[in-house]
Amino acid sequence: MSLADKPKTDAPARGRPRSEAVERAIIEGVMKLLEDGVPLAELSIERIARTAGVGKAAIYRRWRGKEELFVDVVRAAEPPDEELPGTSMRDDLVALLETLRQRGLVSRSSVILHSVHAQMKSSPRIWEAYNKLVVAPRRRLGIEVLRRGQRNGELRADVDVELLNDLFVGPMLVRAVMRPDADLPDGLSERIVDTLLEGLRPAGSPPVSSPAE
Amino acid sequence: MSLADKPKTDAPARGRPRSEAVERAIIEGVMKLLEDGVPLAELSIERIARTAGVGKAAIYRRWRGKEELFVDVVRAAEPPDEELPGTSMRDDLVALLETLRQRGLVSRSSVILHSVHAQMKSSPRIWEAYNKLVVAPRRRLGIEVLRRGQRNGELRADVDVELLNDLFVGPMLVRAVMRPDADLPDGLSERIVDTLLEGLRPAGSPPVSSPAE
DNA sequence: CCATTACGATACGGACCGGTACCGTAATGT
DNA sequence: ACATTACGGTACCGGTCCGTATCGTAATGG
Repeated sequence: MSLADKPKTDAPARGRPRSEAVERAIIEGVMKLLEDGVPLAELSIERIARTAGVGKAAIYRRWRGKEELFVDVVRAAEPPDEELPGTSMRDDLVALLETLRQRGLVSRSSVILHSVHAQMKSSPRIWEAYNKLVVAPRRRLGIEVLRRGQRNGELRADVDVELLNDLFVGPMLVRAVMRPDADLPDGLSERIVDTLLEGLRPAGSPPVSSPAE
Repeated sequence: MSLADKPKTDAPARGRPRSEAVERAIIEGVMKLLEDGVPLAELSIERIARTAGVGKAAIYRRWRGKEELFVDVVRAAEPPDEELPGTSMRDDLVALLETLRQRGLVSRSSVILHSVHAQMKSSPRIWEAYNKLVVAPRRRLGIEVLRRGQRNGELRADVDVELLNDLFVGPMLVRAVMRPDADLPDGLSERIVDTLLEGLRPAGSPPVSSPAE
């Protein structure tokens, strides 16, 4: 909506064109408020307009309401996807977890992460948008990496790929999103991936059922 | 605050005593609103009073504001801790994950889980209370189980216990809290624990001595 | 019986909000 | 030049909210 719709519908562009700077100012204003720790519930159109130095009409001219605006904020704040090294499944997984870790460390991404998740229940539209734009592609990417690993023999093939993905992503996500006090030290991604691959049994411990089959 | 404070300070109990039923009605009212999907941001004292069939004064008489009230709601909604089987570390871990899974399935617990997490950023007091009352004890319990497992040789001892705990808890928590669409099938707890213990490498794969040293 | 406190209800002032409607001005195309 | 549209600013209406106060009534203890 909004950003892409205007030129598409019809554009003889008669009168004064919409200032792209105003567009940015509004979205930046929302970001700034969120980064300053303003609870998302207190984000009113009036306050956003005030912060952005913009008339309320300028907002209503572009978005139907707070939700639509917020969807665009999420879209604008998403950093571009990084490339995977592709050297091995293990390295790809580490790279994927690393972007999650970074996201938890960067204020801008972190605040979006939290806001979206806070809205999740009350406003499915926002969650849906975020899911479609951010979560789903990355999840699909992760699952593809895992599938390739299974084919290459780097990963056991007798476990559901969806579950495997959660096993890798879950620990990082819990720290980055759900525990504000948790730390995200350097090398955490590697430790998670390698520990999971090695397994949690002691070194010499037999695999319970049949040690050497 | 509130529930425990009144009789402690001084209690000649002169006039009409506070109705315990009113107390319950208020907390139940908040729970009902949340369960009905009312966004936590829209919970106003007025609306709570209306729902509970209670005067606003009755609320202000007991709590200083919405936060204090909400802390008590969280406290009241917490189901009692279940016992651990204690037969083995593996079984204890499964039991711990199982309570998490149940929490994601029961509307009442689930809604509290989400609400608290939504509030987390904007209202550290609520998060702190929930953390202290619910998260921390369970986390401590899990870590103790893991430590015991390390001593018994059921779990490798060369990995940080905190990280190990996240490895077990993370996947379940991600599904129960962060992905409203995810399913929490029966046996999920067992699958997580067993898969993690076995490790994610294919059956015959060598342990690679030191993966990245 | 009386002081005291709690109760539901209602009212109040001050604040903010949403959404719309205007200003006077600015920036376009024709 | 002219019509057209966007701009920031301001005002407006109807609504909800907070927090306090004040009703008349109810439930205690002394």
